[in-house]
Amino acid sequence: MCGTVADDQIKSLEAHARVIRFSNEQVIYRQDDPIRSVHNLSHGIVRLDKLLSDGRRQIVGFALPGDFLGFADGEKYAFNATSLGDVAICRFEREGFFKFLTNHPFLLRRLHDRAGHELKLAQEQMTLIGRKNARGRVAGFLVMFRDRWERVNGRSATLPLPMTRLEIGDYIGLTIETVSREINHFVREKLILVVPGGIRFIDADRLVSMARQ
Amino acid sequence: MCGTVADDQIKSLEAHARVIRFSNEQVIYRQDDPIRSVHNLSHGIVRLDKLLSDGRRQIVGFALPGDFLGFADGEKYAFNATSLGDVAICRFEREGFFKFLTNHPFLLRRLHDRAGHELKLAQEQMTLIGRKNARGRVAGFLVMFRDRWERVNGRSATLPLPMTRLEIGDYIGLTIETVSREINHFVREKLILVVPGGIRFIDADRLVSMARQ
DNA sequence: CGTTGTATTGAATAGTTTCAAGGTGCGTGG
DNA sequence: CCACGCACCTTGAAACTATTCAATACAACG
Repeated sequence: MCGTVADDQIKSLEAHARVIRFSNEQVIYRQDDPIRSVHNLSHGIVRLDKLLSDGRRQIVGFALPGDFLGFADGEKYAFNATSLGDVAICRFEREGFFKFLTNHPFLLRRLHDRAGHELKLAQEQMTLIGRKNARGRVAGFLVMFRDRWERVNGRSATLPLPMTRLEIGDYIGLTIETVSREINHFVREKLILVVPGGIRFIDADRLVSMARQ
Repeated sequence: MCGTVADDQIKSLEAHARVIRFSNEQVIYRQDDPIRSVHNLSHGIVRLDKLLSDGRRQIVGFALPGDFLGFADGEKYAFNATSLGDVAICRFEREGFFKFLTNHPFLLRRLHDRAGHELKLAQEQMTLIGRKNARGRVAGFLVMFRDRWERVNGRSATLPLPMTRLEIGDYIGLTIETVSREINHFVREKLILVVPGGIRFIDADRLVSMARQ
C-alpha cells in the first residue's frame, strides 16, 4: 500500500489514499469512533489498546509496517490506535476502498490473508498470556517481537524495543516490576544484553526454549 | 452457508459443499494439517485449541453455528478443531471456494466481516485473560458465552455449558479448581444456579459488574 | 451397584503483585 | 556546563492470589 504494491491498476486506488504522519504518542483513532477509513501502516509502530473502566489497560497489539489497522466487525473501532514514535499511515476512504476491492479480487485475497495473520497473532498471544508464567511470557514476547521485526526490517545486531516496560507488561498481562525482573534475570543469565532503546540477543536458542515455559 | 444463504446464485456454490457430521470429541482437523477446505459450522459447538509441547493446552475459541473455522494466514491450520457433542459442518473445497468468492463480492464482504468478528472476540479474550483476576475471568466468560449463545439460539431460561470445567479453565487461563471455586462462589452469592448441563442466571446485572473486575 | 470421568473442597505452597524506596538517563533552563 | 526535574527502570520485602496436591463427592452409564 502507498508504494508497496507495484500493480498498475492499483494506481487508481492510490488516488483514494492519503498519507498521514504522526509524531510520538498521537491518537490515530479511538475505541468507539465510527469507522470511516481503512488504514495501512507504512512507517513506524502503532500501539493498539483497550482501556477498562477502572483505568487498567490491555494492549492488544503492536502494528508494524504493512499491517492494516482496525479490522472490525461493526461500525466502531474496538480499540485505540496510538503512534509510538514517528509514524506514517496510508488512509483510504472506507466505502471507496471496499468498492475498489470488489473489482480487484487479488487485493481482496491479500486483505483476507492479512486478517488471518492478525488472527493467528491474537491466538498466539492468548496462549502466551493464558498458559505461561512470567518468565515464559517475557521470553515469548521478545522472541515473537524479534521475528516480526526482522520480517519487516531484516536481521540486525540489536532489536529495538520502542515500547516501555509498562507497555510490555500491559501487552503480556504482567506488572512493570515483573517485566523488569524477568528481563534482568535474562541479562544475569547472559541470554540478552540491554542496550539503549533495545536489547541484543546473546543466546537466542536458550531464550526460545525459555519461551516454551 | 448450507441453507443459511437464500441467494439463487449461491446454489452453484452449494455444489462444491459437503455436509459432514461428527459426534462427541471427534477431530475435524489438526494443528499443522494442510488447509484444503473451508469450513462453516452449521450445527453444534466446536472447540479450537493449541497444544504446548509439555501437554498444557490453550483453548482459543468455541465456535458456534454460523462461524467459519480456521481462518489462517498460511498453508497450515494454527490449531485443532474438535467437536463438542453432535456437530454438522459445511465443507468447501478451498480453491473452488475462493474462486467463487472472486465472482461474488457480497459473500467476500461477509467473510471479511466474519474475520473481523473473530478478531474482536480474540482481543476481548486477551483483555479477559490479561487484565482480570479469577473472579472477573469466570464472570466474563459466562456473560460472553451467554451473549454469543443467545445471538444464535435466542434467549432461554438456562444457558447450556457444553464444555467441562477443565475446558473453561483452558480457555480463560485458570485451573479447573479455581474455575470450580469461582462458579460456586457465584452460586453461594445467588448470582447463578448450577443445573445439569448448564447454569441459570439469577442476577445477570451483578455478574456483568463482577466481569469488570 | 460399581466404575469412570468430572466436580468440589481444603490446606499448603509457589509465584506475582503491591508497596516502597532508590537509581538512571535525558532534556531544559539557569 | 551543571543542576534540576521528570519519566522510566530496578530492586527488595510483604501481602495476596491462584496453583498444587490430596481427598472426597457426584453423576452418568454399563
